[in-house]
Amino acid sequence: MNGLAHFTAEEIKKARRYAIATPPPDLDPRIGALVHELIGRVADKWTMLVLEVLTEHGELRFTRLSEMVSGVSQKMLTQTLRHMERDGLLVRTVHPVVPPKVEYRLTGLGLTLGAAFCGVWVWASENLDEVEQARRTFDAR
Amino acid sequence: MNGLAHFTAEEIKKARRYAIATPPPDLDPRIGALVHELIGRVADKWTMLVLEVLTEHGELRFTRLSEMVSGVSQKMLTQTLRHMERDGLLVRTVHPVVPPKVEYRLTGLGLTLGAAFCGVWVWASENLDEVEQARRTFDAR
DNA sequence: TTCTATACTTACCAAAAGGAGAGTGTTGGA
DNA sequence: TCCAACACTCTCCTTTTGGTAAGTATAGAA
Repeated sequence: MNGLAHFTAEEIKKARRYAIATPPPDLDPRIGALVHELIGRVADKWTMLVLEVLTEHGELRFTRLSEMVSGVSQKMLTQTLRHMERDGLLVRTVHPVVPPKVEYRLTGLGLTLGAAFCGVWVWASENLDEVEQARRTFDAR
Repeated sequence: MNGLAHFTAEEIKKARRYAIATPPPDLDPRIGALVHELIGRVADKWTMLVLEVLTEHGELRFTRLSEMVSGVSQKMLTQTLRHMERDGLLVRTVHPVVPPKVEYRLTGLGLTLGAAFCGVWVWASENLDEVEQARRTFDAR
């Protein structure tokens, strides 16, 4: 009745260390599509990095953020922050002073998303060697 | 000493429901870079969908996969499968018959990655409404 | 002999992503 | 008077992404 029947108990046990819940049954395919769109929007490179530094440092200004998110261009940082604000992941506070001062901090929603990505981050750091080994094997034909 | 000091206990408690571990301290920045590259490689649209259908259905042939991963082109499916094979996420079995028969199934590594993405999937399905509400509010200026 | 099934591969092309660098507005300080 | 500071915004351009459609190989069926 469950889709995991073709895996060994050992494999499933190991997988459970990463799982925080069983996959939702996802009755309505439209929900699936929306969820998938949302994941695509939210799972991109810069969003993940911004999530990470804001979780670590709380509230940051634009220039400070651009220093901490290594390699990001002004254009991409602005774009990413606007999307995240629109999705309710962070709040943008403008202080009407000269020179301008704008602060960004995560909302509760942003914080929980960061936590959800944590599992993927942990997986990646734990399995880095295994992936690299697989690549070497593959590349050697 | 921990970066979560600027959030309320309530927010952190909610976040913990998604977290399966605290973020790794990530001493070496090179590790961080590698992990990030790996996440970027692995977190893309088609990889996530292939992971999902293979977790659900076990072993599948190319044509069957292309039917189940809705919207994927032959080109992208081939490309995604090759990358996943190279990274050790799945095994590709070629049966030397005519017409050709090729089967794909996840490795243990692939299964654990699917589990790790589970948290993000759950977050997305649980918070879909809240994100859509935030967007409406934002778009209304 | 021609058709079908399967799993691709290749060529071509349009669209989207994303980087570099210059420009903007405001005010207090040298 | 001119410059610095900050948070962008805009334009131009290159790179990447991804879709469509056609081609390939092979053996058995019609």
